[in-house]
Amino acid sequence: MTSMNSPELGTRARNESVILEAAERVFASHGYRGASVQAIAEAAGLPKSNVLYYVGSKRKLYVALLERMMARWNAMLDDIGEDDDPGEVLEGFIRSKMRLTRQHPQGSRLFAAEVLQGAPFLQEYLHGELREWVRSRARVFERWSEKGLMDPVDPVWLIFLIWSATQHYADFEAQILGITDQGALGESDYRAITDFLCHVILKGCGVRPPSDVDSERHYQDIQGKETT
Amino acid sequence: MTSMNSPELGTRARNESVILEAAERVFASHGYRGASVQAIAEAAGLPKSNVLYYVGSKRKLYVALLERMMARWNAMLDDIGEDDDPGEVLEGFIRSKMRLTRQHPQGSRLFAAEVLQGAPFLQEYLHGELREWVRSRARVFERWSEKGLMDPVDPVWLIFLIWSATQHYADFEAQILGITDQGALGESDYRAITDFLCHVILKGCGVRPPSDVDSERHYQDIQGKETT
DNA sequence: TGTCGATATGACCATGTGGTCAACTCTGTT
DNA sequence: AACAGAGTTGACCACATGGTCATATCGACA
Repeated sequence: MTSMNSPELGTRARNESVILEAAERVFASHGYRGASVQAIAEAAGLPKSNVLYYVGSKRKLYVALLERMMARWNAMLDDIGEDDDPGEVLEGFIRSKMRLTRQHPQGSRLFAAEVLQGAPFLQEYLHGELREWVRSRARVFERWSEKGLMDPVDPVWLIFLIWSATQHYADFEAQILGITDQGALGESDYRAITDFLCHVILKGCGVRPPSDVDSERHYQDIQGKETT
Repeated sequence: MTSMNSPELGTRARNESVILEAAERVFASHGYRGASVQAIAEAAGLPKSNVLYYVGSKRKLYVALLERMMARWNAMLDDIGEDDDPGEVLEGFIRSKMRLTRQHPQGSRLFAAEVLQGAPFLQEYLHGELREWVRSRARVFERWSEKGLMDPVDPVWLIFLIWSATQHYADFEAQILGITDQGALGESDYRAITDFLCHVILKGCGVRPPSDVDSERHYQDIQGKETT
């Protein structure tokens, strides 16, 4: 009865992985309705029947992808307290989010497409886990404002600002490449963008940057960049 | 030969308008592939044949919508020079973009969906008009930096930051409503968000806010009720 | 009344859709 | 060699898709 499950799990895991990657690309660019199982199968280099054999149905495949992306997202969210340094926390958040967007641009676009169509599959997540996460952050930001550690800006809008700014570079890559006339955004672009965002957002809400030597270097990176 | 063309142009204009509005909603939430003519027809309250009679084909309808959105966008873009006040220009840009997003959320989402799938219909626009617009702005921003009127931030990233931050409130409305637990974003929300963005972005790149009487009046006009 | 062009729409078509199924191969175990 | 179960796949189904077309209705004008 094949008590050794590595071989068949091997094939299964391998094929599922191929399918997930392909599906992420197709769903990301065409949304749920616009993506066809046939297109996903072709992107994965497998017959349609084989894809359905592994994933069961288009819907299950889509949900699996969303869950994988939410898991990545949750793994990124570390906890903070009001005694932490605002500059470190904000900069850490920006850099984490930017790294996530950089490492999983397709997943990021998938998420964007899902929300664009009204988040039919993510209502629960948005109204549950994510809402609580945002609210707890917001409370800490408010305490910082009261302590005079940052300007009295609305913490929820601040979180959305960081969100949108970082998300943008994955979702609107076509626009950015078209306008900057590049073929792709390189590692140095991402570094420069990240430093830029840290500079503007921290300064913009009156947060003192993490005062180590690093931040000085970061700022000079911004001016030094010529990669556009 | 019905030299009076108002009556039949009347019906045509009226129906085309209904169809465009319906199509904008459907395309915005499902993308080009995911939208079906049938769904558009139902949203418009017309038989499918009638829709095709007016718009010719799904593709023509989609292109017409993109062009309408680009026209709105272009109408917003006023010209600037290096002698203008940075604060006024930046704040004006943020407020214009925010107003556009507010007034045409569906069009904004349509644009987002198009860019998400790699901008297949907008390549030309992105590489042409829009690129030139961004570059000319960037040059002015750079002169301002040299004059010490603002921090030496990369002007292109700054434009994208404003873009993303304003676009976000239309494109990700579902997410925002889910997290803030509201039914819809009201006029006061938009005012608060706009003021917040002006504050953070101008301060963030070291631009002195417009401080003359005019902009003070402007500020009160827009704010009207409560500051963030 | 009859004519004419714009408007309206159901019937229809070729193709694409998600999904099922039976038949097949492959691989490890007895 | 025989078996079992995972993996594989083409044929197939009911239905949706974008688009065409013939036909029917409408409103203005003669």
